[in-house]
Amino acid sequence: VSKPVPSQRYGPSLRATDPWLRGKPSQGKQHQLLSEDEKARLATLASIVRFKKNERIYREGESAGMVFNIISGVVGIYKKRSKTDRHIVAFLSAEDIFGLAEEGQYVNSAFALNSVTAYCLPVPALRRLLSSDAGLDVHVIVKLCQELRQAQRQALIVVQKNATTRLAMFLSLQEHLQSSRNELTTEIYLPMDRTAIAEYIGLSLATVSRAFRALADTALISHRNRRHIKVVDRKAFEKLAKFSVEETSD
Amino acid sequence: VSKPVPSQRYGPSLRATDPWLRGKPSQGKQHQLLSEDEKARLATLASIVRFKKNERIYREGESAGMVFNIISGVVGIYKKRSKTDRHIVAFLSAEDIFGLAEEGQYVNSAFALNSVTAYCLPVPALRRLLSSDAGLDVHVIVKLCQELRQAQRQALIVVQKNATTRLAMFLSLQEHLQSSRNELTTEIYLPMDRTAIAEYIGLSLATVSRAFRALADTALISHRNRRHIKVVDRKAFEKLAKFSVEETSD
DNA sequence: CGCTGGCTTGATTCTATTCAATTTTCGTGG
DNA sequence: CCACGAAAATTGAATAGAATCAAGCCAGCG
Repeated sequence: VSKPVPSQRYGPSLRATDPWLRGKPSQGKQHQLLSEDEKARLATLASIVRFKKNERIYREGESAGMVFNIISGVVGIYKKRSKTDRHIVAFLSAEDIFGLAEEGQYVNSAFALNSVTAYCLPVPALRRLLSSDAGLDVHVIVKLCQELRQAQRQALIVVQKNATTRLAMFLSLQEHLQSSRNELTTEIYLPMDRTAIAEYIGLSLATVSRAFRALADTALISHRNRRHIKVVDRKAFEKLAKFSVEETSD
Repeated sequence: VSKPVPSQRYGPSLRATDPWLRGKPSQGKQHQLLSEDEKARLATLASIVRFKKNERIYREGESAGMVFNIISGVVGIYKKRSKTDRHIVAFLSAEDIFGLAEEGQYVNSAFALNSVTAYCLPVPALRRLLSSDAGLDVHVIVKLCQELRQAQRQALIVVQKNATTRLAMFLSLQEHLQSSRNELTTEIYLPMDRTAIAEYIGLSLATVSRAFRALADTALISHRNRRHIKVVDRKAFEKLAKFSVEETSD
């Protein structure tokens, strides 16, 4: 099984679905936002950095000098609540950006879930480039819209009261992301462990485990592996994992 | 008591704190992002619309032709989960923007929590303007960063397991927003009712009520009114409502 | 002054958490 | 290639806390 791989890339890269439907429907697929020229210009600012599994990339409160653009691997953005308790705010992967700041400091911490390679762009230079290039920033806007939406989706998951629903929504989200990246969706691949899932959807590890069991027991999903999930009963799964419901009349 | 009011405004307006600290620390205060010139240019595209309390502004799935920029009032962005159950994703007020879309359709619904006045900008014209004006879009980016952060903060609240903590964090968030708008913060003003709070922080109405009681009983807050809260025990309140904790060592 | 809708409160039920004991998986070195 | 150990995940039993449902209360308003 050969895993689909990002297209040829010669510099920083952003992919997103167009929020304002320019031409024909994009079927939820993402497309490259940056032209070769734009990539090239960004590339002059960028250096490449690598992080190994579980390595911290930056820490909340640190001076935010860099913005990152992922080439490969998965990054977790998190917030610490207490010594033992943290909440994962987002999982990001290839062609996502992270490292945004508030008042010059990172607002979250970031760590690598597995081996990560990324472009690393110094903020001042980036800022200069952005304000001098009209086309470029629209693309960045579009990308940010995407991530904004993502954050709202997480909140939607996490607000669910039923654990099994939460997990189903999470799985559905992963599947959706996979498909928008043009990867195979016969199976859902989970790049993170159960603990990370728990920290993301806001349940205890034990409950996540039980929720997986519940989904399997009711034959909505099957797993050949802890990280490879297959949706068996698509209909029931979708019903459970649905992010919203068509508003009827009023 | 005269309520602070947005500065003179002759057109669409965006306020935010600078995410990349250009000059001196801004103390969390927001500033106007748009120049008079930019406002003027946007104004040529904009028309003004009004909505009354509880009026729906748009519905999820509708074709997204307009972006809105609030002049006054409070708007709730929500997602319906079932006939009876909805989740409020965000509360937005003056100088916020909303109406962003995915593939040409609104992803959420929007309603007015009270009387709302807003600029209404047709997407195609806005889009044209954005891609031809280098400075303008940086500002929009900055504003979107802000809202992205906001969404993540909501997720942080909603993931909390303790009801009282959730409410305290919500109150703290409101207070913070108020102060960043340069309004008085001797009291926290809640522009929404308990039901809306419940729908935002993901608790039942009853639990929200009990959480208010718990905060009052332990003398962390007092309320002269259901919508006017005062923090009494600042220290304990902050401790409970803290959004994150300084990471110690590793 | 009474009505109405928003809010509070109580009693019960249900579900996730916690803590602990196993089991499974995976990476490492023999 | 197998065996071992450590880490991750599952499972069970007991507990705690929020949801639910229903009854009453209060504030604001005609």
